[in-house]
Amino acid sequence: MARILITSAIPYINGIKHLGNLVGSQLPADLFARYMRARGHEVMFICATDEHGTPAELAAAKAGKPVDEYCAEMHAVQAELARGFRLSFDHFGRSSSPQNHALTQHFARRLGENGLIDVVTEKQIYSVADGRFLPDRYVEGTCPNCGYERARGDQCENCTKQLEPTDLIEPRSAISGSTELEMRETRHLYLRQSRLRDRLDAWIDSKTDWPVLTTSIAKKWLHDGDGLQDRGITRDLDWGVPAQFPGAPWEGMEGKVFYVWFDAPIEYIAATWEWADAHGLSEKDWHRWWRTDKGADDVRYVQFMGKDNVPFHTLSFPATIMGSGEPWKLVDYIKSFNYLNYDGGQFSTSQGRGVFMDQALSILPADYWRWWLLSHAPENSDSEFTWENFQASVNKDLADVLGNFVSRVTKFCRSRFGEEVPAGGSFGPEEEALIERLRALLGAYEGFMENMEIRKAAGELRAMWVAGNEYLQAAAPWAVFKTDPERAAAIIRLSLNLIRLYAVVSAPFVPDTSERMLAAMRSDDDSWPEDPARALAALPPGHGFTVPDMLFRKITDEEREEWQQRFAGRRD
RNA sequence: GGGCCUGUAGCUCAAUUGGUUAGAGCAGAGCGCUCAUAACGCUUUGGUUGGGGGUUCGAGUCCCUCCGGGCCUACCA
Repeated sequence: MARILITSAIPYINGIKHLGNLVGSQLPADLFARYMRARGHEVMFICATDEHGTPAELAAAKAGKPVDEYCAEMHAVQAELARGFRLSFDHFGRSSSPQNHALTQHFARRLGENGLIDVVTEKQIYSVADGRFLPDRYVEGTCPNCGYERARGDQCENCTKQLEPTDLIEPRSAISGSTELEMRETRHLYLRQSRLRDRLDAWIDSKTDWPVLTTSIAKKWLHDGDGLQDRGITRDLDWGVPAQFPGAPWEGMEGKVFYVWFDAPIEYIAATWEWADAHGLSEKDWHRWWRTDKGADDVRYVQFMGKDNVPFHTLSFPATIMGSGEPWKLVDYIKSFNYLNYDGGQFSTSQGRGVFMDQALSILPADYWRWWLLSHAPENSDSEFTWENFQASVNKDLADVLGNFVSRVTKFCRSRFGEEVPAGGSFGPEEEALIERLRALLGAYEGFMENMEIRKAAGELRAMWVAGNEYLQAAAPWAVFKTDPERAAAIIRLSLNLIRLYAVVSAPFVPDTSERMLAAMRSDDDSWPEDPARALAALPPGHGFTVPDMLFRKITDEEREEWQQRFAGRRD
């Protein structure tokens, strides 16, 4: 039994996430976690909300609430949606937790003591009306290059020219519109990650099995221009982990907090600590996942994230860990995803474009979304959600191939033999062929799941469902029954067992349906079918079952059109 | 501007890393079955692999170039 630590990129707090966010980290991480648990491994699956930063403060202000209250509410909302999608986190933490405050300050102190933190004095734009320093992109003005009036301080969206906020003509605050801006001096902590460049470079080089998407981004940052740049890890904000604290090896950081990208990855560790606290466990219980000197040396650590998160997970966070000089667990494998687009454009939180997690669940059960999203995960390139494709895939794969198989087998049995596994008859070459086919498909499925090749895994799973229909068609128990009921009994006995096997192997993709299938078979045996032949004998003759309600209803053309309309515009 | 990814059947994607005749699913067509959610099974149409050039005995795969799509470019997270 292996021990596997799984983290999903932590979703930002300022609103409900869309399906693109979901499929880019949390959902595939859940698939992997569920599969590894099903195979008997010890899994720690961690996620959290990322609660600090300017956007959180602004979102709270817009909602007219104190930021801590706002974050607590939004955390509860996101946690509820995570439950709705059956994301099986062992803990869903908060980056604002006391544990993360403590760990973030701990890492910062260690880095400071190891000479990896500089205090840098710099000038930044301060908005008097807003009472805060403005990140570059929160300064708007007219682009000096093309004259676009809503250019941002980091880049003009119109002509794509990169800008400094001071380049803008008639700059104003993007928050209030105030033009009362001034340059003020401020001091910040910088992580001297450039000093760790060679170590990071060698470490990345050693990760030959990582996706190109992951390593190429890391390499770019390591070698582009002057190489890896030092990075400011504090901000002039109120909401966050205070950068000045007792024992800090620097002074003068009062009123400043750590940059979210410094504290967010540390929350992976802190959330595991939160998990231990929540379960009345001790330090050693979470250290054994994270400290290689305290039991984590045999842990396999896998991270899931969208491609936009890659630099922070390949460079900044490892730099934090390496620079601490302490034996914290580094990531072993990073599974990164491209983006899911929505009907010809991008999903957009800020523009409210696409389908959001709460809306999705209000339309259809989680399994519909899980199946489509996972079987179309944007692994190799950006992929696209269209309602036509969603309708077609879900109806065909779930309703016709899987759902209908369960229906035809259980109903046939009920009408001919009653609601119990029929006895009699024996297996022949057709059964042998089916078992061999399943053995091959299952092996391929396991290989793809192990390697996190999600689409391919979905394809193999679907092929297992198809194999059942093929078998049934060839064996034709409805015809055989007329002349040889015993033989028909054997066919149906195998088919009923097939339903239980499907429930087990399909559980990582469609957990709710899997439960319903097991319940219908009145079985609590969800052990993995290491040997298909034996697994298909789990339900003995005479074992009672229930004909389940329709597992998946079909999406009608009318519904599809209505949803297409409803989600065409902006949210709210 | 620079870097990276990408373009394969109407749609969504494969192709063991340069090796026979480019494969699946869906959609379309035909046939079969009647247990089942008009579901299932079998057969089948469909491709100058974005265009052009090159290397090679051999190119979807490598090189050059052009065209299209996307991401990143370090103060959104």
